[in-house]
Amino acid sequence: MAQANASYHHGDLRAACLRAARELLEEDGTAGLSLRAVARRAGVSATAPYRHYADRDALVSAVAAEGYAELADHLAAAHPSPRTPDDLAGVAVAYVRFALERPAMFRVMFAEPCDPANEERVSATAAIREYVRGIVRGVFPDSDPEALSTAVWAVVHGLAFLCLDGKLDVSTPEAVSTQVRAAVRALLAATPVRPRAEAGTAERIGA
Amino acid sequence: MAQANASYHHGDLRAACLRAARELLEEDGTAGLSLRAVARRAGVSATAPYRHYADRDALVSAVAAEGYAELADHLAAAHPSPRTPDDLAGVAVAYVRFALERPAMFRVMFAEPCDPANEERVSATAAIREYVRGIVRGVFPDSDPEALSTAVWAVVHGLAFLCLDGKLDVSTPEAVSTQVRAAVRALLAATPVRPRAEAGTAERIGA
DNA sequence: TGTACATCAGTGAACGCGCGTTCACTGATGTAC
DNA sequence: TGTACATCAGTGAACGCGCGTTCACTGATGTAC
Repeated sequence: MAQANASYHHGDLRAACLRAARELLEEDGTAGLSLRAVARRAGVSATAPYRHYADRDALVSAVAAEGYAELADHLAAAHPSPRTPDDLAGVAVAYVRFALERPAMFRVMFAEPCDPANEERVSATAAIREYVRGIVRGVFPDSDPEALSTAVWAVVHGLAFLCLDGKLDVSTPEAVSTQVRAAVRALLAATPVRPRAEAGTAERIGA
Repeated sequence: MAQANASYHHGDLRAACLRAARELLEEDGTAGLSLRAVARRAGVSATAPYRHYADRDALVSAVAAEGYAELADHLAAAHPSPRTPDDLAGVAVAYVRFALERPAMFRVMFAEPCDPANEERVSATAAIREYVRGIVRGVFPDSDPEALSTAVWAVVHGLAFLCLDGKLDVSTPEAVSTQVRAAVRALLAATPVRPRAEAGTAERIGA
């Protein structure tokens, strides 16, 4: 934002560092994300980033925070207000696609043991959690929204990691979509063997 | 296994390296796992491990493979043959506990972009997948076992990561157990708003 | 039982590397008068 | 409009570090005769 370029020495080194960090992340993975490499890519001396980030961790946290915000946008764009299980499945697909499109970023967001007290991260994940809870309330009005939204987040989150780790076929976007939808559908349709009523009455376990 | 100690120079450096690697992993996280540190801890020169591991990646893969095997044992121990949704929830709790007890190991197993062709890893994850499929077949005889077992694995896997990342209360084993069980139960009991039949006939979405 | 030899697990010096971080500095920008 | 000064973004040399990996080696173990 802002064409503040060419003002000051660099213009907007803070943003340039973030951009460089993200590029490095996708090119070389987490290991490639060093302050020095970021500075190099931003065309600036090795120590310049210290003007804007206290240390390496601060940079990484900033990248992660940006990722959270983008994930939230990405999901909201997938479906403005999901109302049916199929809508929900669509959001699940969007979540998994996000992870597959920015694998290293996604890993930084979720697969790094990181400062859980970082304010940006905490509020960003709270937003995602709230978003999921909103969907769950709409789609499953009779459920315990707290437990179910945790479960739903866990499903899509787990699917994302399984895809990232090559446990599912991710060769085409369609394959991903098909499998994610099938998984969500299977879960919502799952009928355990236990219920004594064989036909008709809607007895359910745990009720 | 085997008291092969004191034979040869070291006895069983291969195993000693693995042990050292796991200790370092839990103490210092993934970043602390270097070949040199492993050698140091095993009380051996920096280059000795090269007799047993081609390079750092080979060591890491060996650690991960060991982790997969232990996870399989851990799950099997939790419940020999789960038959009900509650049994399944118990296995889910075991999976999450495994992750919480060896967080760094779990991350190495699943949160590192790693060689997907490594034979040990491939066969180990296939075993886990098969185990989950077996449970699903028993508990949900009418389901599509492929889609549902993917979904079930995703749920527990996602719950494990959410716990690891501090998104759930993990202060006590009971809290973990309660939340995981609640999530699984909520998912299996989820009734979407859509079905037109308000009472009685067992219409289900997606059928 | 004893000697000669082959094997190979572990050594230790050395390489070049990129890293995070410090420090005193420079020089462009913005501000007060 | 012009000068003097304060600010502060970015510089560049330097530090000490641990890393992965190579190499020629040593010396204990196992084996053939």
